[in-house]
Amino acid sequence: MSSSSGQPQFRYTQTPSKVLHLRNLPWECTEEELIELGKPFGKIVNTKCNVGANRNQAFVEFVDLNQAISMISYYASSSEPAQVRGKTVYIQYSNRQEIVNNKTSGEVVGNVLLVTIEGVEAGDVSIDVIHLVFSAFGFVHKIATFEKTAGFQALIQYTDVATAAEARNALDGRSIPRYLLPEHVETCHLRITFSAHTDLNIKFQSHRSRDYTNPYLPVNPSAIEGTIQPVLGPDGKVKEPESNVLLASIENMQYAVTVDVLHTVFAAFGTVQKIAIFEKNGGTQALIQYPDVTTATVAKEALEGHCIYDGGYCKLHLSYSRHTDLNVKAYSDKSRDYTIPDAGILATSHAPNASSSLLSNPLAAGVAMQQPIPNGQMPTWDPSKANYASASRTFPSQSFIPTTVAPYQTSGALPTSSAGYLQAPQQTPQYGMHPRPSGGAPFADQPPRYF
DNA sequence: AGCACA
Repeated sequence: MSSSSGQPQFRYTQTPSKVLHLRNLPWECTEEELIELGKPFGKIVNTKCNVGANRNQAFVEFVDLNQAISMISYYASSSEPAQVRGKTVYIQYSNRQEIVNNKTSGEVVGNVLLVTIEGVEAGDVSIDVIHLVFSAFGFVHKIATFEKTAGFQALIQYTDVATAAEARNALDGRSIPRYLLPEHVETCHLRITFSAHTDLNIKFQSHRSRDYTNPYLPVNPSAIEGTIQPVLGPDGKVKEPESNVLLASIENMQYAVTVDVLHTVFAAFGTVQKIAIFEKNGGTQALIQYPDVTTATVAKEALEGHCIYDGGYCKLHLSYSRHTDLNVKAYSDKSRDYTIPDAGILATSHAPNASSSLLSNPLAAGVAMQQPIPNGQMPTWDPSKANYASASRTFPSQSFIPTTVAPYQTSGALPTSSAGYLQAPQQTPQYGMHPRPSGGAPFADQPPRYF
């Protein structure tokens, strides 16, 4: 900002600087190692490690320009190159005059650490392992984990900055011990920065978040399994815990699969609360949130491997998501939050003709439409009265054969016949009024809609 | 192996 010579400096015309730019460092190079390297030439007042795409560059700043010059000139004429742990380090003047945005000059330190766990899936590192590792430095108040584009991340809250800083210094760039990780994880480096948070707001004890200061905090019912160690299957692999949120991968997507289409498909098994569609390594995936695990399980069992459209198009592969509550835009082309009334109104307003759309066309909507309920409420679906024969007619060939539904019908676990697992308790009218599916796609084999 | 996410 203050450098008035704004032009980029070229290789051999660099002006000396107190700041030196180091390249080709070992990946885990620490500040201590940089200080060690520069100490013979003067006093290092600031460093910045793990810079660059490969995180193998760094900057060191001397108190005095002459010290930087002496280091550069020493290695310019030395037969031994500068080394860190046996790796040759290339040193030159930085094109900046001071290191900015590091701890001694303005890095925001805090009692909460942001930890990125590289090279792992969220399920590979349990919150208990994280807790174990970070407890070595002091009492861990709270942990929240989440998945962002950066990868699997955790926020770790300590009592104070000092403890957090100690943990960061000790663990940044290090790995979680192998024996704490599943077999298939090869490496798992921790990247640690200070978070801007000072006090995390943990709503539930779950496999994603913990508040160790409040043992009375409710346990998220949909995450009880995850609060213990990860469940290991017979093959020793981490078994995915059940969830009220399904992850759908859509294979052979010849037709556009919109939020509305997904809603149509998944609402057949219960209230869909939220939907999010996104791209992941070339394919399309979606998250579908139900109010409870049971509904999700029923939908998963019923829909797994089936196609949204006849002819093998848009084949669904379902698994349980690690999410329990999606944070989605209430109304966008890639997401919908049906729990927000405004969004529902919005949605319907986008389809003013919903009542005359494909969905209310008996042919398209299937024969599973029920009689209107006098009080105008959305009827619930009574599995014992459901007409499977007609339902299956709406599922030609391999699409949504509801055979897997039958066991639930007779299951003794059903609380009452009228409040069965498969009811669609869509109490609020606008949620039941779904915009028509996007045109163009064949919708003759649309799943049944029980309202 | 070539300059920092503000």
